[in-house]
Amino acid sequence: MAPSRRTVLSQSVASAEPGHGVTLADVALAAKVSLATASRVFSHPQLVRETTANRVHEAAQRLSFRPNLLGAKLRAQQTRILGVMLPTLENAVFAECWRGIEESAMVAGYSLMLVTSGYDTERERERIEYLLRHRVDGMVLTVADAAQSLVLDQLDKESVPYVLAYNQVSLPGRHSVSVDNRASACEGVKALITAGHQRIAVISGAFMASDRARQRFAGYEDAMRAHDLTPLAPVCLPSHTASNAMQIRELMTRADAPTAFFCTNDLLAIGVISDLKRLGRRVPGDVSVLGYDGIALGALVEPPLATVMQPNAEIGAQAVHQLLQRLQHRNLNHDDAAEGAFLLPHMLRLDGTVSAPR
Amino acid sequence: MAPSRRTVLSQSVASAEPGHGVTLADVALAAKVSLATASRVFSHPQLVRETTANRVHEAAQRLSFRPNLLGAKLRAQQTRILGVMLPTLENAVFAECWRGIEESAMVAGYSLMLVTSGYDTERERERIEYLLRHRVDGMVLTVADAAQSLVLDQLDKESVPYVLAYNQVSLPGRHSVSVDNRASACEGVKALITAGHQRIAVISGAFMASDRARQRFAGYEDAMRAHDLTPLAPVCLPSHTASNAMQIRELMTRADAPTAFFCTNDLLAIGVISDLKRLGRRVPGDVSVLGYDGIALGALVEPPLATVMQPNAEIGAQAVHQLLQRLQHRNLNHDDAAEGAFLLPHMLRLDGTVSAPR
DNA sequence: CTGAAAGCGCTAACAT
DNA sequence: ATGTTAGCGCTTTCAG
Repeated sequence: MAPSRRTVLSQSVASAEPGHGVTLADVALAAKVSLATASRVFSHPQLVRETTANRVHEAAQRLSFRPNLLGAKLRAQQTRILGVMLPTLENAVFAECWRGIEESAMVAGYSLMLVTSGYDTERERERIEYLLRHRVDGMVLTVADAAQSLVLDQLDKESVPYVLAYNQVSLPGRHSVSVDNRASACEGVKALITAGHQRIAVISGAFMASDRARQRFAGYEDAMRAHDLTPLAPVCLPSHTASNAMQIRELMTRADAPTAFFCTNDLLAIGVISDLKRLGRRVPGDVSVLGYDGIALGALVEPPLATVMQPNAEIGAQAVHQLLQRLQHRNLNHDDAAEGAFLLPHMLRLDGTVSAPR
Repeated sequence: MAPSRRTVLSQSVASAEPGHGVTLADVALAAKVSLATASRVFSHPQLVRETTANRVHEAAQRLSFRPNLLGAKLRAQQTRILGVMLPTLENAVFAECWRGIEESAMVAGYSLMLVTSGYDTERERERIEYLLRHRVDGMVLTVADAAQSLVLDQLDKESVPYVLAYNQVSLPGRHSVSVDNRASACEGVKALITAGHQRIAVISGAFMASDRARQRFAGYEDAMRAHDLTPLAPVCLPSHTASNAMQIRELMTRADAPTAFFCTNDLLAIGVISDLKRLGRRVPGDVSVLGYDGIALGALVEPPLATVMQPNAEIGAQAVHQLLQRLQHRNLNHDDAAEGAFLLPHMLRLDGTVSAPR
């Protein structure tokens, strides 16, 4: 049998491959303290005399000690890893949200594991399982439809703490951070009506795959009805491909063509604007377009995209915050019957692609 | 002292909190095999008789056993975790790249840990340290400037395998996956020249913070010189904020105003197009704009953004692939003196915002 | 305030 | 083919 690697190390390495392979035991040896004391210096500094602590720190420095988080995580009952599942990062909404998540988690000393589901429920299952195997302490996620999500049912059953981002739930057991999708959409559409529009069409993504899209549509209906206008059926576009132009064209060539579009997300809105331009319509001269999300890019284009703005980074940050709070309470065996849906304020940006109808 | 949790578990839990807390030892006990055999069923199935394996699988199923990857990772010398550091996800280039990274890593059975540096070298250091503490087996990253990057020096010193994405290196020791920044930029600018442009300005982001921006500028110079045209000094915009409009305006009001702009990334290009529109210039009627990156959004706007397209997802996928290969070789003690820069083909998209000068 | 020792869940020799 | 055993690096009682 080979001699103890430990011994070999403490004799020879010291400065060869810094950090790699140097364990707390090496540090303890070098500082002439026990492993326990060395550990305490990092985890509970107040429990150790300052001079001793200094010796340990010095030795750690000298050996380029880098704690192996895996060891700590395995030992502790909690990993201090949070799982994050987002539909995609290619929609800037979620990329902005990630920024908030990452920042909050880092300052709180939590690690992150990110997966994307691509709006695919089968992949959602796989990815959640993956996160669970890593023993994440909790999760921040956005699912297609929070009301009937198999993964949420599973997480509930296994009592894995999680907080939804963007999904807005009403059930008492589930927690979410979002804007008020319905009310904000209603407000946006009301602004269109106030500007003089009466025939307003809704363009949505895969309608049945997104609870938010439906909630926003409901907000549209609210606004229309509040003004005694007849809501139109939503136009659902599976993706932002060329084929969309046809549906838009069909709509625009009707005698009662809409004078304004409400798109349930900004990417869709940008696509619709392009489609309209290709049909020779000017935005907002001939037709107004209102988006939803408030991605940074919307302010970059000309004219700026009118939209219902969500505080994306803050949604992420707040979701982490709430999750961490739940983890705390859980540890204290507090029954956290806290309120379900945490609502953040939205804002309207109405210049740019919205004006009075011709 | 409480009785062994193990014993308690195997007597009572079984179906309470599935997965959570059920260990391989529980499964082994239930299947009446040793811990080692149970382990082998999952890691080296060919080493165990089929009937035994079935018993174990059955028990695992019944107890809702979920392997704790932390245990495995700690034990193995490799964690099968890859670290990923990208500047930001809010530029779709990197979000698209992440898709490629995630897919490749998942099929290879590797876990990921993502951090963003925000183009900030100090944060780069922190985040790398964070990844290192998690004992990632290797890294895929994009740094501000590969030629003088402290983190790369550190990774080299600690011999942590990594592959750069987007950064294009020439040094023998460093590996990268990218397009040929200089050649592709040259090609794009040549297309502008072929279209009839002679006064072509370059708009760049923080020039000194991005080696790619400089390489692309060099490509511009190559193209200009090849046609006996005088390259102009680059216009560096620190960010895509409103203040940019002023610099563009200054440029456009000169007698020898450029007839075309080459922007070193698509986001910048979209901002510049908006600035030009606000100045009353039409794109591409009055002035042409060529971007660089090929983000999906560029094809969505009208007119479509002319650009030098990189295969973003494939850059990510290929970077993971290369990294995994290096990890293999390393394990076999192969000296991997493989070539440094792996170049992927680029493409030009020239319709839309580029046309002949007036 | 510090040390000794027992694991966290899993895998890999080494022996049957 | 299967069992026994010794850890991976760390934290944390429990004793001094």
